[in-house]
Amino acid sequence: MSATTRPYHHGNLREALLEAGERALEAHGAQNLSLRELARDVGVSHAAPRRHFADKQALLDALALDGFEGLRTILTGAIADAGPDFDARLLALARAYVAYATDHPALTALMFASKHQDGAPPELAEAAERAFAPALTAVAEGQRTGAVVPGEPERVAKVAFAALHGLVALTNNGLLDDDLPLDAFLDEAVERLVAGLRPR
Amino acid sequence: MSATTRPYHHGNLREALLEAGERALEAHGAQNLSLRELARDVGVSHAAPRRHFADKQALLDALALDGFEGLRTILTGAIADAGPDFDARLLALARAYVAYATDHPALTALMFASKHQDGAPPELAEAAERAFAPALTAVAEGQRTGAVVPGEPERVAKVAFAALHGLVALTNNGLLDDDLPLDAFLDEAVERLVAGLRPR
DNA sequence: ACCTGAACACCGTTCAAGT
DNA sequence: ACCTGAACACCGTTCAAGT
Repeated sequence: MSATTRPYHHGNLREALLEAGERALEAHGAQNLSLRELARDVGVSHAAPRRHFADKQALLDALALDGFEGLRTILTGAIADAGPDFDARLLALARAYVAYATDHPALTALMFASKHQDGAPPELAEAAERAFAPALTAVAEGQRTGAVVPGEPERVAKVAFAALHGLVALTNNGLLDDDLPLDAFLDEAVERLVAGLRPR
Repeated sequence: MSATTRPYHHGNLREALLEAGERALEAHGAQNLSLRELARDVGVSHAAPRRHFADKQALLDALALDGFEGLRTILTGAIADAGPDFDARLLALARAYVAYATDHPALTALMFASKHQDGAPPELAEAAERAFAPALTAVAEGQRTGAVVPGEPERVAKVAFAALHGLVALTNNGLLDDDLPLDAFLDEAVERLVAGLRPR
């Protein structure tokens, strides 16, 4: 871009498209994301993306995959920073997930949307599983110390995650913040969640 | 279509479009719903829908509105048929919601997505509120009899609904049924939900 | 190997015009 | 009042061709 050369592209078109895609995703939603627009943003012809993404869905899949990897990093960090107390660890995970999901609402929706449909690449499901491994581990820990009801850890973790994800879904769609400050609400919800997981 | 008359349309184009829209929605998703396709299905020119729906979003909003009214009918019926026992009433509501949402996955996603967009008509939010009134009432009941933690009923109901909605969201996106039979899973989840709501 | 340019079939939306 | 037909600007996708 500096001197005279001006090659086909400034380096890695694939990465540039993904970056522009993430911006466009949060800006106008997955519905209105246009490959041609991304190509323009990045300065290539509208047919150039084809080299790197077979079609629009392939680009969306790649974005979702990156999303799961980002989430994994966040969750892993959160659990590492949390102390040994079980409730604190669970709260840290929950907070981290909510923070990630509310920071990237459109990406989160994409990650959990029809991506799972017909021809979704298996890497997506694998990345999702890796992302949630910390949560699974936490539940299993909790079960060993008796802080969590017994049962298949995967199942228990999924129930807990579903509750959290529902909160995030409603928040990101504007159904909660009318009358609720999210932070306080989250604390209450997670408290309730932990209460629901406790043996009785 | 029968004799010679062949008027502009067979009656109510608006209703016909909504019906075709609901089918198309569940068939190929809101993303790929095409106004022109609906017009073809119904047998009018591609510009005819404009009389009844200002644009595509207006049709989607109308579909979502119908969805909330359908949900309201279902929930009202479920609570009416349930006995006096609180847990049974809550379970009935939860079951009814899950049944509705898994029967109409794309419509459910639409109902909780486009809802809050910039120019969403206020009728949508009102219809949503009416739909969930039975749940709000049930929580308030539970609080009077001491079966549910105290606190603003709206807030408590929203936490509970969020949990359920998360379950539905994961189910409808194929993230649960790999390894879990939904019915048994739902029972466990609702049990946990009720446990979370109980004072301790 | 990577990108361009033209082309095709499809959209949503608009608007004059028909009945 | 309700619908048609042509038109416009935009897509996603394909493919020969350039470097």
